[in-house]
Amino acid sequence: MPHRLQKNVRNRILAALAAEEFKLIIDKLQRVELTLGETLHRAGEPIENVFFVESGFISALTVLSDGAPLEIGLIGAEGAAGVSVILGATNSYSETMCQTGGGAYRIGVLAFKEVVAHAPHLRDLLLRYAHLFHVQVAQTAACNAHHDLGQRLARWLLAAHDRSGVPELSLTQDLIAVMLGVRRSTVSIAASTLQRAGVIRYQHGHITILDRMGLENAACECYEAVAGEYRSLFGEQPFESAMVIVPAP
Amino acid sequence: MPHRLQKNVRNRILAALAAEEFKLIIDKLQRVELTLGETLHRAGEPIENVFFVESGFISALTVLSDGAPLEIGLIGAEGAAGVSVILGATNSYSETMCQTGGGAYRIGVLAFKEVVAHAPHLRDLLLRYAHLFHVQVAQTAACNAHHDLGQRLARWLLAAHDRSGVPELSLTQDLIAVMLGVRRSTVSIAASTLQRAGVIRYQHGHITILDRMGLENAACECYEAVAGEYRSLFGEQPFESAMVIVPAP
DNA sequence: CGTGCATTGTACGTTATCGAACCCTTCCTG
DNA sequence: CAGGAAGGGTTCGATAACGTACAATGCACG
Repeated sequence: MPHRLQKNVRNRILAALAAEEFKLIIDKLQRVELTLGETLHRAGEPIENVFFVESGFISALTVLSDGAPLEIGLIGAEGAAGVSVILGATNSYSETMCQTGGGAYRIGVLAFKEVVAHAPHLRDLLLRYAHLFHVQVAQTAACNAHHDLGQRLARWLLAAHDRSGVPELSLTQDLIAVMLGVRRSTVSIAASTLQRAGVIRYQHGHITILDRMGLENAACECYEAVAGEYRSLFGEQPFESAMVIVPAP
Repeated sequence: MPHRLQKNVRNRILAALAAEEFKLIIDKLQRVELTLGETLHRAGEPIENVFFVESGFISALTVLSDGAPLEIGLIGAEGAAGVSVILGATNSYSETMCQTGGGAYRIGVLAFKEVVAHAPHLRDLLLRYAHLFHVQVAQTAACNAHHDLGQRLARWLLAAHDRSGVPELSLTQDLIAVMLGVRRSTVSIAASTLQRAGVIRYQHGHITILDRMGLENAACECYEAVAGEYRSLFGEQPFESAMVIVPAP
């Protein structure tokens, strides 16, 4: 039987806890709103909080020495940002920032470690999630080397759709270009191709996914490879994405 | 005081253990020789053994659906292959294979988990190593997207040098091309540039690092970024690489 | 000691993306 | 409602790597 507050929690890790462990952590969690562009962790600096995502999604970015950021992974309600503290990390190796606006439960690192020490199931889930995130990053490494932007863009949109749960995303091509580490004009070309195919619709910072199946066909295998790993932890519906088909106007 | 057998162990994780924990694991370890090209784990299949590397190095590879393998990380005597089992993984997401010939201590997964459950320091070290490997993979993801082959080749040679400990490596350009996910002819061009600069010498499957500093200058920041993380766990000398300068003939 | 194969060097047309610029459209704001 | 800024489409020469082919070289083995 779940804890009485647990039914309102959308985070998959928190939702999966038994009532006894949920009770241990819920009082330590602080609900926070994440604004667009808000940075949760800075590369090289101490991790002060762990964020269990409730809605929206968070990008983990590596910042190269020329200042160019590049996304290595996405975190949504299936996971948490800052979990590397349970592996013994004290400082963040990456920049994590919210790309969408959204909500999260925040917990200070000390309290987090204290809770985890007494909640073996939570600990197991977090370790397992850390592994899944690692798999996501590894697939991205291969993807960045082998697949062209058309496939990578489709993959990214699918991942973003999964984690946001809504078919319309407020994202500029400029932002997506930064995430994927390419020129905006290159994104524009790839996005135009998808738009002409009727798969997505672009309109001034708003992108609507019209045909999810079409997007899956346009994406490289990397999307499915990672999604399959997530299913192994969270079951058949690891994400919130609905199979919404919006008819073209 | 270390265990009496511990002084012969080159693996950094095993060597760092207190005698009591070392005693728990040493009887379960089987010394094995790794032959060139030997596969330790196959993508998608159960992880049956964990390998604590003693000499040589191991590549972790993602295999894309077109059959093209692509290296995501290197494992040497500073780490172990198969550590993701402590994160709860049962199957390997990557292919791990020995590129050099070398030695390792092998332990079955069940025995490994049993030992880890009773050796908190070992567990902490392994978790920390899993994190370091994650950082390495994340940096590779960014590197694959942003840096040209000249820089990536230099970075790879440095990492291989670190982990092998000897300035001469038995590696064909063909093999390196597979690791880096590019054509062999592209490797040949980049390697020729390094050779003309007097940084390395190539001769029929044998590559000699002549000028380590020169190689570091030719490499992208990604080498140093990862090496710095490793130093945070293992101290100032995380690898066995000597600063050998072999004069040109 | 010579032959054969593995390894490396090189060439060339093709493709994807870079890097930078310019213009048009849409939305926001005063 | 008008002006301006933000976002998006497009162009173009430059570059890195592809994909493929072939020649040259050095080592192993008979």
